[in-house]
Amino acid sequence: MPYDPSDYPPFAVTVDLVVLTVRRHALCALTVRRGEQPFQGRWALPGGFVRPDEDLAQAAARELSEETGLTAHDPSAPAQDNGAHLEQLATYGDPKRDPRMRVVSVAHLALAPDLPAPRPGGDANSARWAPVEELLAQGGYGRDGEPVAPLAFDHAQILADGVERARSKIEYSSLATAFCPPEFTVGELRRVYEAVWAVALDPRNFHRKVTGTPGFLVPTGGTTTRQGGRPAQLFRAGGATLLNPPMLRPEV
Amino acid sequence: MPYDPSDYPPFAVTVDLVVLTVRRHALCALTVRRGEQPFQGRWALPGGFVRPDEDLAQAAARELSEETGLTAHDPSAPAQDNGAHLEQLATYGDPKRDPRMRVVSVAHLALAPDLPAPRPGGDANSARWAPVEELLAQGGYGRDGEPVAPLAFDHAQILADGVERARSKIEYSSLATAFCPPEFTVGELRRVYEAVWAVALDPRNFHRKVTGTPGFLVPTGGTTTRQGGRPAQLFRAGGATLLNPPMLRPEV
DNA sequence: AGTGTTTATCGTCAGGAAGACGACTATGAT
DNA sequence: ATCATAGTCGTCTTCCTGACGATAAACACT
Repeated sequence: MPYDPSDYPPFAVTVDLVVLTVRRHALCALTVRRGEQPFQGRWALPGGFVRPDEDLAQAAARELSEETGLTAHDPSAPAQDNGAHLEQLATYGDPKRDPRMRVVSVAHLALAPDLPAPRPGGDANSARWAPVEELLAQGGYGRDGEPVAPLAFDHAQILADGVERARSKIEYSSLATAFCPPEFTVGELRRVYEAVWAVALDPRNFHRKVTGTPGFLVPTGGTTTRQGGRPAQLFRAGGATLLNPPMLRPEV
Repeated sequence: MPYDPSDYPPFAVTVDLVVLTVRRHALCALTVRRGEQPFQGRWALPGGFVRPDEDLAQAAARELSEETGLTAHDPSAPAQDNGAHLEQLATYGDPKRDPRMRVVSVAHLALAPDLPAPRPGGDANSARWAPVEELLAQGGYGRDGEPVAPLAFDHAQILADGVERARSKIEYSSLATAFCPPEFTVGELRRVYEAVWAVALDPRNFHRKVTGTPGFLVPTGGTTTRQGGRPAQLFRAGGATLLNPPMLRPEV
């Protein structure tokens, strides 16, 4: 079993991030504009090299912080800081995915509450939140009718995988709360589900489901009218991470 | 954004395999004995380096074939050859997981029907199927009372993740049929679920569930008495890959 | 003040699925 | 013939969901 590094060509290992949030009733992903070849000028997922002494999760957390200022919410962390949820998604290693050299990318998925504005940091020219619907419209047209260039590299595939992971995971976990501020109402949580799944949910049945699942929501005692209408109770995410029975995604 | 390979230390990229099967009512994993340092003489998961021109899935399929003779059942393949199910599991990249150099391992999960006997191939001294219960008993004792040495590297963690993936995935997919021969009975399929979950299921409710889910099972017309008792209908796996509603794992 | 609009929350009802379990059937073993 | 073993069909109760009526509490008008 040969282990001499010189026997094998060097692989570069990177992390790429699928950072999702809900903005204006739509599921959006963070994209950065590429400043150099290849795919210069095209939008791509944020990412970068894994450093020699870094774990993969550390590298992803560092990139997330550099791009958004968010702190990664380590699953082993105790309470709800204002950190985002971060988990490994999948690894992409097609020999031709980067024309320059052999790059294996460990993609990570981050879920964040709505942020003020993307802060262009590091080496990226600019960054923006884009609706995933537009980013994944293959060779299609955006909301304003302009043609949309596909994402660089295999990032469209990575994004699609990340979106699918998020869509399925909020079914059976309490992860949808990661898209919400620390305190939120049942209606706000419902709008998260509606945006991520792109469906309409019955407010009454949704309310019954989430308030009836023990450990999912903890009332804080406060109320708010920030959505208009009758004041709504405020909740925090409860300790339960698994929803059983799950929240059912309506049939298409 | 630096891309000069010399800027970054070389990473070695490997694939490790969690190959699961059901033998004698127990979920078993394929392990190979290490012939060299580190962890010489200890059991480990099969695996090896990704070659320069290979995709990750190809590398995993090649390793699987070398170790077991199984053909990987590509999800895009049409019908049920005698191949095993193979999917990417997760990637492990702790800087210290291999004391010799920086190795990033892309673990894959394979599910196979019961095989005659492990065929020691390639560079492994020997191979065997071991019940996952024993392999994961941390510093515990095997069925025969002998102390069990933990798996090499972080392979216990990888195995645990693979087992958990298999356990949860047979809930909502038809993947349990990957543990069965091409034709099987309802009872044999039930014993797969019972072995993977380590629970007892009601034969009548199980029968109602699997035969009542459209597209899950296709009767072949034949019957068998290989399990004793009344002859049972033989089925093939149907086209349905997603079970909705899922098969429910009993509460603990 | 009154009316309409919006959002939140509680209740009711029918249908479907699952767990518990009784009953019957078709083999081989003794 | 009897028994043990497995498979298959039903029944009953309970829980969950989807559909939807009704009420409550805020705000924006007039």
